[in-house]
Amino acid sequence: MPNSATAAGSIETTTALLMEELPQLEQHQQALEKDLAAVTERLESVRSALTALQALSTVAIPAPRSEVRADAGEAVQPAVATPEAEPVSEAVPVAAPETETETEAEAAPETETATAQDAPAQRARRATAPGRKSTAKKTAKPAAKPAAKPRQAKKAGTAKKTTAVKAPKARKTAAKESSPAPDNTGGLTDQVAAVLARNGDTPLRARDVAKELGRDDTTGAINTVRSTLDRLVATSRARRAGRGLYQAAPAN
DNA sequence: TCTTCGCCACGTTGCTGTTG
DNA sequence: CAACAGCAACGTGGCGAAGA
Repeated sequence: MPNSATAAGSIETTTALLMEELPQLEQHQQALEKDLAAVTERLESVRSALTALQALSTVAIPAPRSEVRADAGEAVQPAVATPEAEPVSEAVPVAAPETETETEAEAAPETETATAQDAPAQRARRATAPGRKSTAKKTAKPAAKPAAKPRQAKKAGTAKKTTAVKAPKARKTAAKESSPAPDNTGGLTDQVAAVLARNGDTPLRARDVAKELGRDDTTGAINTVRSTLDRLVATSRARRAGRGLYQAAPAN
């Protein structure tokens, strides 16, 4: 059949073209994501600098003249220096894996430093977590619990649990094994993978990934990201760097 | 019809603060 | 100082929806 031969040829050509285009697209995507991250960080630092400046100006007013000069001069400097330290033009260089890590690390020295420290001290972080204990102790607790009931009804569906317990599992494993290099759906999975890739060797928690994706800080959203991370791990697109820590899979 | 994805809920674990 | 209680985060299992 000449037709099938022609078809096979065109498929090959198209495949080659697409494969050629793929890395470029991936690079472009990463570049855009880096841009977004850089702009976001920049925005944050500008905001905080503005806040600091505004606070300073309010404080400086009642102060005596001679002191005002000294205070303003000294105090303003660091605040102004913050935005200057990371000019946009530098923060936005496209597709520079090394620069990118540095940029991120510098751009968020106060807020997200914990992310970088997560790997060695994931627990210390919890301890550092803002308003975790004494403040929000007995305040916020309920909310998610009540919704558990309808779920229980489902689970209480008895036979389902016992019988279906193994079926889905087997199905999942089979699926994973049968399709070693699956999904290129530009959905959450890819976004999560991109976040991991952006952070290179820095292990991230599901919460951090969710944050980077601009998702809600809710348990549900985080669990979703976690599930996605688990899938990435299962498909070798990511790896665990510890309990609750995920890292981009080493390029093999 | 099957596979994948996203989401939800439950149980477990680890840490911190409080009390005896 | 040790035990207890509370809270947040993590891990896992399961379900429904959507796409191939």
